[in-house]
Amino acid sequence: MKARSAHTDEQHLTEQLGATGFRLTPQRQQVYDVLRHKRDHPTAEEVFIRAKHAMPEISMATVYNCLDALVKCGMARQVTVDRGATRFCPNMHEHGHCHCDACGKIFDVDIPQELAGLTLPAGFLPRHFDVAVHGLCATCAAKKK
Amino acid sequence: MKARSAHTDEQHLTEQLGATGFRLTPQRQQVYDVLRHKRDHPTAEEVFIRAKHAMPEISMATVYNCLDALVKCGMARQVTVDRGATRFCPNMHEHGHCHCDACGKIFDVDIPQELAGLTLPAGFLPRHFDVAVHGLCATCAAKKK
DNA sequence: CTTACATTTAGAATTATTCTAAATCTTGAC
DNA sequence: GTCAAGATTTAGAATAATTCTAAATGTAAG
Repeated sequence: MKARSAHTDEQHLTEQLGATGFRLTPQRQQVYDVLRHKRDHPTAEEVFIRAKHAMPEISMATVYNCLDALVKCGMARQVTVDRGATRFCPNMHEHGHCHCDACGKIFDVDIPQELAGLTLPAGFLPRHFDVAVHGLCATCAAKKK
Repeated sequence: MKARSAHTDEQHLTEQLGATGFRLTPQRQQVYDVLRHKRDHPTAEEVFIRAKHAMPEISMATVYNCLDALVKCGMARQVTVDRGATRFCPNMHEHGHCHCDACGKIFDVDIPQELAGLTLPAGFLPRHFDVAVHGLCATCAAKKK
């Protein structure tokens, strides 16, 4: 956390944004600072509230735009990747889901025992594993070539 | 799929609902039938539209109620478990998340190599693994005793 | 049959997110 | 430097998904 100077960090952010066709703006910098400052997985609204302290004129739409830019350029992640409607299935067997990002199809996949090999926080009592694999299905992968 | 008769299925549904304090109602039966009939992970709205064919008076609120009852009694699952706001984090290292269902805290966890051992659909090109573990954190697990 | 409680219904309310259009800022060509 | 082109921000409207509310209906137990 202290090896990299603020200057280098800003440079890295600029590079990453630039590589994806975005500019570094004070708002994007601010939103990124909020994410880095307290790593507690804030919602867009929480980011908005925190960013407002340092930058009172910032708007919610800008926070969404900035988060979007940060996610696209690889500087941040969305924790629950699926925006949009929750989906349901009657398959109660422990399983995960494969989403094709191109056509939206969803496939069930078995979750192997090895998942239990995850190192959970001390004392954490797991009750359900939710595994989603995002990528391209065979059909769409072929089309992209 | 054909070993179990419709009668036994209905019985199972009744039992599961009953065990959680719910009744079997025509609407719940219908919603469950929709889920079982075409296993394509429909959204609540899609369930609504399909259920309406057999039961034109059913309302959206009832579909939500029924899905809720089915999920609670263990006859269906929500694929994207988190209703509510998407969350963000600046940790770009491949990792998953542990959610405490009681207090809502979120912890980062490493994803072991073994996850690659998942058997994906033929030809599926994975780009990102999204792993969420739901359960109770040490503090909340202790309180529940 | 009647009381208590569960369930359903339509529609309003809420929440999260995206869109729109106007204003502002940047960058690069001159 | 000046200016046009395009990117970005802004406020607020619009949309989408979900939850809530209150009234009507259904059901089980006494």
